Amino acid sequence: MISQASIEIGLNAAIVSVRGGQPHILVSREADQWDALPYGPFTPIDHRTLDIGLRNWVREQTGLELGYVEQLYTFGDRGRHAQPDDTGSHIVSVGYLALITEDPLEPLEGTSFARWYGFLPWEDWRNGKPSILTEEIEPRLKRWAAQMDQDDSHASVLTRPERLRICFAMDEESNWDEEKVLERYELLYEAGLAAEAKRDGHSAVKLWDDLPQLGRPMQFDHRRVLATAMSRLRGKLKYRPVIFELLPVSFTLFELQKIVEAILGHHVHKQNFRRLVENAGLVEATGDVSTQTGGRPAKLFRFRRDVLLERPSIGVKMKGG
Amino acid sequence: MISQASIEIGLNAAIVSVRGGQPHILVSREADQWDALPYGPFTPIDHRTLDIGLRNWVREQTGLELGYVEQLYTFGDRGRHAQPDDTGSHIVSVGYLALITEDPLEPLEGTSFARWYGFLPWEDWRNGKPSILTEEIEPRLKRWAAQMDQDDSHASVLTRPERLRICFAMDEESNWDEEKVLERYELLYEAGLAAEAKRDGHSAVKLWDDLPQLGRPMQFDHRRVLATAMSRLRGKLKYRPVIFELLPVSFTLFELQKIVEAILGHHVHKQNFRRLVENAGLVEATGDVSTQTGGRPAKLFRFRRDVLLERPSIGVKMKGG
DNA sequence: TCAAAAGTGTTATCCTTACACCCATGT
DNA sequence: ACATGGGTGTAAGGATAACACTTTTGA
Repeated sequence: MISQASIEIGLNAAIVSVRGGQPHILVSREADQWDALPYGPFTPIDHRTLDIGLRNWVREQTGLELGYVEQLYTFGDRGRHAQPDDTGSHIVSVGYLALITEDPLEPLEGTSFARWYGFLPWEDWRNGKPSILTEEIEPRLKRWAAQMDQDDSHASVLTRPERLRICFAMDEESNWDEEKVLERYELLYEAGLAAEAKRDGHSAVKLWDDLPQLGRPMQFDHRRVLATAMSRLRGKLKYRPVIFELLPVSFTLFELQKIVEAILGHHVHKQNFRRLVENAGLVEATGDVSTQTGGRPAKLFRFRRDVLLERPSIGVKMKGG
Repeated sequence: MISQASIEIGLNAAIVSVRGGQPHILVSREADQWDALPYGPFTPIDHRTLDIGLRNWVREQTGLELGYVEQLYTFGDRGRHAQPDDTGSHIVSVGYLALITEDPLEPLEGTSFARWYGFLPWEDWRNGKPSILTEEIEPRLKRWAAQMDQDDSHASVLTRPERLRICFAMDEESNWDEEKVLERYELLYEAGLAAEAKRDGHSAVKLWDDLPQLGRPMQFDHRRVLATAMSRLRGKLKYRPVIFELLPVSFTLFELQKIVEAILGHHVHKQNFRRLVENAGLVEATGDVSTQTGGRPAKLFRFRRDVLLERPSIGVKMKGG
């Protein structure tokens, strides 16, 4: 009754850490190969749950002890591991997001931290609109949108220009939605603008002959997992106090703000940020001050664990500044 | 390198439909057996993606054509399919939420629609606080919380009384969080108050000898999948216009409100609800009126698909009424 | 002295919430 | 008449967003 091909369950983790003001993810990098997210098989014999399995092989492979872990999505696409010599074995991969603080320990050999905006450079608006958008991406997307939807007969609800407006805030300025990371990556893939689309033999790549590298590509669909992680983290920030998983136990409000900005990819309004964080009861002063700030010494704060008991939904909501 | 036990990927779907003011899910019911969610294996040979696989076997098994489909979570627990004669085969199951309108067609034999509050009766506050909470659940949870955390040495961040306060709004009245459906079910399971805990040989069941049935149990961990679906849907309502997937193309605002209340499990404030929905631009008048309302004829509305183009986040936010 | 960051105060605006109230239809 | 649901107006309160401004340190 059950036609059972050889199926393997893989666990992929986007392990995020902010170091030096830049968000990083842990990657395993082999010479001449695109980067890959840490990957481990799920062996039900050894591990009772997927989460436990993940923590275990991350510890073994990298020496890192994960704190916050959250399941993102399970991908089962045929062809996601398509190779020239695809033998018909299939991998269903479960993507995870994990957060760790800036750890002085370097991970084990074979793995390293890489800037996540290296993979998705159009997501970092902290220094204004990324030039890669205006110069490379938008002109090509416009060309792609002007094409008829010929071969994609799957009657999408939205037209291509509409999708551009929504995902990339074209036409209307300043309604860039920082949470649409995944939608943007998938649109770029569909338009043949991600190197992975070419690798996978996607038809849309025929449009482009002079294509520069738009963000560093990754193996398999790992860049999609990364985009999912970024979407989720940017969204979750606003209603759950997950940001503190990236911070040391004690920190200044400015440090907190910089971490939030690093994740969101844009600046926030300083004064309001501080007030909102304090009024929300998210933090409490430790009593100490830090003089290493380059200005007036700053009070040090710690995360108030009690907020977990108090408010059902809480986080750092904040528009640009 | 990869120790590969026999692994199978199963897809479970909570297929939700509101009929007669009550949310229902599709279940397959066998005599003398607990209900089960529709289940199908994932066969990568036949189906390119998990979503496609799901839609296909649902069509084959039930004759239903799914509209909105959303992946919920992937469960990999050993023992979730634990049987007396467990032979060591393992199933990783991917849970899905699907929404369909109230369809006059009955599903094929072997399956039927069952009220979802039959499985999780403490979640329906539309007629006030459910008596099962005050009479059965709360007293037992208090006993359970008074126990020392002996065997669960996994240093949970929160104590048992704290978890009760958060999940079941005990101590403080009226901060019942309708979205914590999953957390509540898992707490009940952990406390041995769900029939599934007894089936699985959970130790906490030793506390109870006179345990009535607290909600209709389901096979495997399907009640957990259902709880996940309920949590997700209640949350998503508020920032995405998913509710319209449950409605016919044209409807009155009162019908819309009743569907929202059915899902949320509590009443909302009529006047404000209507205004918020209209102001948000979620609906537009069709021009027709319905006289079947029992009162003054009501304008008929349809979902404004354009909202998808306009606002990044929109839904039916509303506190009680 | 200046730059940089720490902090405080105030106001306009929007959204939500909560009331009060009238309208149109069927029984 | 009255019950039921349809539909409008308005005002209080809270949260956010956008200002302007002072303070304290190190270079």
